[in-house]
Amino acid sequence: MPELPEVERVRSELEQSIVGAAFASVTVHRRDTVVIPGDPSGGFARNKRADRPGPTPKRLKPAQLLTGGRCRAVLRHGKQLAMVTDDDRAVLIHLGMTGALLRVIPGARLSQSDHVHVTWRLDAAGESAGRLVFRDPRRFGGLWGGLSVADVRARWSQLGPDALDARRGVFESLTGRRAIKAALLDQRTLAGVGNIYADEALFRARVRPNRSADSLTPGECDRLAEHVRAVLTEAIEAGGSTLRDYRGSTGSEGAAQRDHRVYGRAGQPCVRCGQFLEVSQVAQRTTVHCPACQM
DNA sequence: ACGTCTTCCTGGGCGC
DNA sequence: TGCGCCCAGGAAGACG
Repeated sequence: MPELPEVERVRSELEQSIVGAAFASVTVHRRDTVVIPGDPSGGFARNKRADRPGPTPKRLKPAQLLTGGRCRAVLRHGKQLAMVTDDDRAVLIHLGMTGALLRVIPGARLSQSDHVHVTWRLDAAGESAGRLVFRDPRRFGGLWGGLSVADVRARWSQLGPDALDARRGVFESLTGRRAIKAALLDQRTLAGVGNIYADEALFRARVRPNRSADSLTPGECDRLAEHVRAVLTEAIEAGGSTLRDYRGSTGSEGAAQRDHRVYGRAGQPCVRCGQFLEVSQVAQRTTVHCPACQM
């Protein structure tokens, strides 16, 4: 389940492996995972009401998915990724819950059951350099093609600052009575915090998840910003070491999960005070907190 | 205008 | 063992 730390890991791995390579061709296996701005038939129609059938899909141009370009950079803001070419084209990627961008070695076979929705063939120094695939079993993720780097920047400017740069001011300026956890999960407040790290940061900052967002003291805002940065930074570091040790899906859970102090620990004793952790629903999300030491 | 609820999807875990 | 239920998650749009 990629949150910011996992997305950052994907970004840094891709940076190592595809910058400098050319996108030789692209195959879209599932059209509805790709959005072309301006094309109303673009993906995510499935998010709309079932009684509103989308128009006939238009033809997707390979150039809108970087074909013919050379990868210049892989960028991240919050949980979103962008692959950028030398000629300033860009594809924006959201991994959703189960999305992955994988390098596939030459000759490897992938079937429909692998849930691969987009495949790029890569060339490096004029020779085949294998493939890059977008895989997403649950299809909460997707790609936005046909963008420029400026388009990506414009989209990202609609979001809050990257959560690694969280500062107290973000929380001090919150108005309204929704729960602080709802505000944390809102990507317009801060980009990159998901359910797991929202609970972890609130626990460490000793703030109850259902506290009204406008009720935090300056001290609490300060602690919350500090701990948002800390939980994410530690998870990035843990993810890095996990990857070296194990690789693959089981490894990615190991080290990071051991560090969770509340997430997934409902009913177990608080690591700080021993009180049993409680589970509840806040902002329609499963939430775990300590009733004794989170105020 | 603002906050909350529903919807999209599938694998896995649980209970019967 | 097997079947079916329900849950997890992010974000947009509908609804209150």
